[in-house]
Amino acid sequence: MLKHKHDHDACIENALEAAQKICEERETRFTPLRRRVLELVWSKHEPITAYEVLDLLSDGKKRVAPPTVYRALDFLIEEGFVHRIESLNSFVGCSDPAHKHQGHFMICTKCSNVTEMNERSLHDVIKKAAESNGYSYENSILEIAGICENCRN
Amino acid sequence: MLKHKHDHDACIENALEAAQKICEERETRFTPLRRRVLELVWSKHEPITAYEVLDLLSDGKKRVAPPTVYRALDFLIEEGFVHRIESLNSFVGCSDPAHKHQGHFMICTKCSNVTEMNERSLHDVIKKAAESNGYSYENSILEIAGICENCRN
DNA sequence: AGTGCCTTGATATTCTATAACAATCAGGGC
DNA sequence: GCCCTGATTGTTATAGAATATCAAGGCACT
Ligand SMILES: [Zn+2]
Ligand SMILES: [Zn+2]
Ligand SMILES: [Zn+2]
Ligand SMILES: [Zn+2]
Repeated sequence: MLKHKHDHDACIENALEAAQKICEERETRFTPLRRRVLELVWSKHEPITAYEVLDLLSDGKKRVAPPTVYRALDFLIEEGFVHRIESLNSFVGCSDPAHKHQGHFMICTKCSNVTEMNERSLHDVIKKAAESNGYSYENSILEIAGICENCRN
Repeated sequence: MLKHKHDHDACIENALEAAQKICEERETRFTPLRRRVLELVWSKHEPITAYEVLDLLSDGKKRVAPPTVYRALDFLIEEGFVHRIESLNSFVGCSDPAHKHQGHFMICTKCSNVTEMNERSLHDVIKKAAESNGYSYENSILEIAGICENCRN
């Protein structure tokens, strides 16, 4: 999971292939633009802002406009390939795109690395807390700030 | 806790007095501007944006500038009188300013009412989850979207 | 009065996101 | 092929949220 411990090119490739396959199943359109934006989101392997994506997308002559990026991101989020990190106004690739879900994250305040937690038990606790306070549960964002194992050593 | 069930003027008054007292204890300055901004945040009793505060603050002739509002909000957040709701770019008065803490919220998607949960157990579960994933815990934001009891009836 | 520090004012700018409308592209029926 | 339709992308403009920077004012201490 940690950046220096994996082959990141393969990591990106996997994410793209998974997305491709899921879109075929759902009959949604994984267009070149959407594919490219997903690739750029994964390329950083840290939360990336929409405008960073925009800059990367605009190499050379033609500069793309914000709606182009935001629309692609909207699609990717809708399909569950990307999550938005509210506290950073940033986006990050989902580690488990096959199952639609709301992501819960830990964010390292030193290295900005983000880890997605897909823990059923935590999800259940949050849902229960809402219900015990009289709310029906729709979804939740959880973003924990802390320092990752690497950075503490 | 629900809007229609309490005397909201008293609610505001309590918040202002509590803040005043806490600032005296801490020897921080609860200036007229900061007091007024806190009053405006409470006045809505729903998340309020910085620019809404700005508009309310600018009654009549002189229009205040954004930094005036943001600086006051920064102070109020720092002191723990106000929380920021990340998913709404909004601010809300804290229900328990005496004890500094990170707020955990439920947000009604129908009426926009927000309820602050100060549940030790939930906080502990979140902290544990972070630690079991190798992160030290600094703080966390939890914002649950759902429908409140009122709106379901 | 003079100094230093905190607070507020004022101007400009940056960063984030969306509205509105035009152009293009893909697929289905003819 | 050609038209129709809906989805996608391009383009321009604008809205919304937050900060950088420097000037002015207020307060406490000497
Ligand atoms: Zn995910
Ligand atoms: Zn780290
Ligand atoms: Zn609180
Ligand atoms: Zn409600």
